[in-house]
Amino acid sequence: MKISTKGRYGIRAVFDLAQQGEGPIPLSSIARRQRVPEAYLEQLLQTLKRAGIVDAVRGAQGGYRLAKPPRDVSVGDVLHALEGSVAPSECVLSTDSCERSGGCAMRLVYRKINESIENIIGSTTFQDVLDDQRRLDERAPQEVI
Amino acid sequence: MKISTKGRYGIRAVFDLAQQGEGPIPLSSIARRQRVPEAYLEQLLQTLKRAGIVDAVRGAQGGYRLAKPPRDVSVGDVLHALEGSVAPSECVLSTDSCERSGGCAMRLVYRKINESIENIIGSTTFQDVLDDQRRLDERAPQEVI
DNA sequence: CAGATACCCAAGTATTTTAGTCGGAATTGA
DNA sequence: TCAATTCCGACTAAAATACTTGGGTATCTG
Repeated sequence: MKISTKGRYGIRAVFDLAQQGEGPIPLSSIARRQRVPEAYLEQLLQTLKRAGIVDAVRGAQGGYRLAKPPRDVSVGDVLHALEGSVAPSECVLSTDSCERSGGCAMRLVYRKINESIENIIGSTTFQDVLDDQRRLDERAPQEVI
Repeated sequence: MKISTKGRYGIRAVFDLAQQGEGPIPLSSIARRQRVPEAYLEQLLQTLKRAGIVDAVRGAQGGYRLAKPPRDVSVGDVLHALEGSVAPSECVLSTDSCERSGGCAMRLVYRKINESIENIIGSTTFQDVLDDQRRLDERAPQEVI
């Protein structure tokens, strides 16, 4: 039931962009700060770009930035772009993944799980995460690396 | 984010035992009804036995049965036994999986997800699933295979 | 315009996890 | 005794995950 590194790295990258603010941020610096393999992160940012979550600026002084304000990007947007569905079972999505999905009580359980996950990740924006982070940093300040 | 076949097969097996009721039910018949590879299911039932969810009766006319009434076995019990934790990220469990887990806002999100999943799977018992199944079967009766 | 800085992209590989198999031992009811 | 059945550990196959590589293309700066 884990979220794969794709999803988690992606969330960290978008969070990083939200935290850095404005100017295009080069991939290399995101990778360094978030401790994620650069070449791998590049793939993920491409995917996020195609999903309209980030914009890229090519050339010197280029980099990535959020395509929308943090308020308008949810954790779910990122997870959906990188992981596809977060449903706990195939049968939640397509009725034909299992012969009896139509009349299957287990499916109801899976649907409830899916619904509540979607609920949380859909309603948590990166502004929320940013705010939480600010509160955490106040309590126990982190040294900047 | 999928539940692996271990978890899903396990749920089906326990559901099957709940549905069949009483007598020890041989592995082979569970596997046949639930369309799960027999040798693989055997492993899972061993695990469920060690977790105190099912009892086994050896020898001829033997088989498996629930160790407790369906009301007292939750979907979460089975998932925990077979999959370990259902947490979306390692950091939800151990503080030392990530240097800054203590002051990480992402972790709060993962914890919320975990909590809501635990909430659902912990409160859904096999009696509930059985009841749901009965209701579904009334609406659209299934032929017995 | 040269050169450096970045993104772009597809294909390949390594690692890990999942899913399933096999063979034989031990137990028990008939 | 024998057939049915669980017990158990080790093995293998397949799939998914987590990267790496290598070359291309745009753009800024001097």
